[in-house]
Amino acid sequence: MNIGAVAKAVDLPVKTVRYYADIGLVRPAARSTSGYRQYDETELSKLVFVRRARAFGFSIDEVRELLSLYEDRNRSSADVKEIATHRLEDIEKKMRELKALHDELAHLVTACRGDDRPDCPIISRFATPV
Amino acid sequence: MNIGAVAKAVDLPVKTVRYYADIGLVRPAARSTSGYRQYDETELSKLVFVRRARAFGFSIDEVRELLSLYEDRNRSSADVKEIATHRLEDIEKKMRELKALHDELAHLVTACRGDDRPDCPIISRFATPV
DNA sequence: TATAAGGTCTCCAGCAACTAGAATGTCAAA
DNA sequence: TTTGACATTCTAGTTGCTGGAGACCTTATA
Repeated sequence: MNIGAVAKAVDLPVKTVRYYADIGLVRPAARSTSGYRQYDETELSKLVFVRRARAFGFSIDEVRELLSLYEDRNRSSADVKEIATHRLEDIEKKMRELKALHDELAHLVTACRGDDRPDCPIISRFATPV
Repeated sequence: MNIGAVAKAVDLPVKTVRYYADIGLVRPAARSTSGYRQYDETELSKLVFVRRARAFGFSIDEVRELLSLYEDRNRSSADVKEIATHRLEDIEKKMRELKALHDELAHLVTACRGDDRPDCPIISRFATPV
C-alpha cells in the first residue's frame, strides 16, 4: 500500500504519515524498488492509534510510549493508566486556567460599552499595575 | 533603564523583552552609546500590558492590535470589545473541546483496572476502528 | 510508443513564541 | 586592575507538522 492510499485510509495527511516515518514513530513495512514507502495492516492500525491518541492531546513522546505498550503483549494496564492519569491532570489544570481566563474576560467584555468612546475596562485591566 | 532592570520590573525574561524589541512589538526608547537598549516608563507600561494580554491568550498579532488601540487616544471601545469577544469565543470553544476530551479520558481511566494485566480500555479505545 | 497527469521521493524552509548557548563587549565596584 | 555581572549579536533548538521545489516513478490514454 502506497503512502497516498494509507493517508486516505487512516485519515491523516500524506505529509504527516511521512513525518511519522521520519521520526520513527510508525515506519513503513518496506520500500519498493523505486523507494516508495510500503505499508500494510499493522502500520495502518498503528497510524490510526496514533491519530486517536494525538486527538486526545497526548504528545508525540507520550504516543510513542503508549504505542510501545500497545505493541507489547506483556504491558500492564497500570502503565497505561499512569500515563493517561497524568494527561487527565494536565487537562484538568488547563480547564481551570481556561475557566478563570474566560470568567475574567467575559466580565470585561460585559463591562465594556462597545461604543465610540475610548473608555474601556479591557484596556484598563491590561494597563493598570498589578 | 537597562534591559535587566526592565525585565525584573515587568516580570518578563530578558530574552522575551529582547524578542519583543526584535519583532517590533515594544521597541526600546533608545540605545546607549555602547548599544544597550534603553527603556523608560512608557515602554514599561507597554510591556506590562503585553504580558497581561498574552496571559489572556491573545496572540502576538492580537496584542499588537490591542496595543495600537491602547496607544491611540481616539480608539473606540467597540474595536477593543470586538477583539476580546472573538477571543472569548475561542476560549469557549476550547473549553468545550477540552471538556469532551476530559470526560472521555476520565471514563477510560476509571474503566482501566490499572493492574498487572494487559487488558486496558484506554489502549482498546485508541486501537479499535471508529 | 509517446506523452500527460498524478503520485512519490528528498530536502529545505517556515509557522508561534520564545529559549538556550556561544562568543564577545561594557560597566561598576573592590 | 581585575573580577563579575550585565549587555550585545548570532545561530540553532523547541513542537508537530505543513508547504514548496525539483526530480523521479507509474499509469492511463491517444
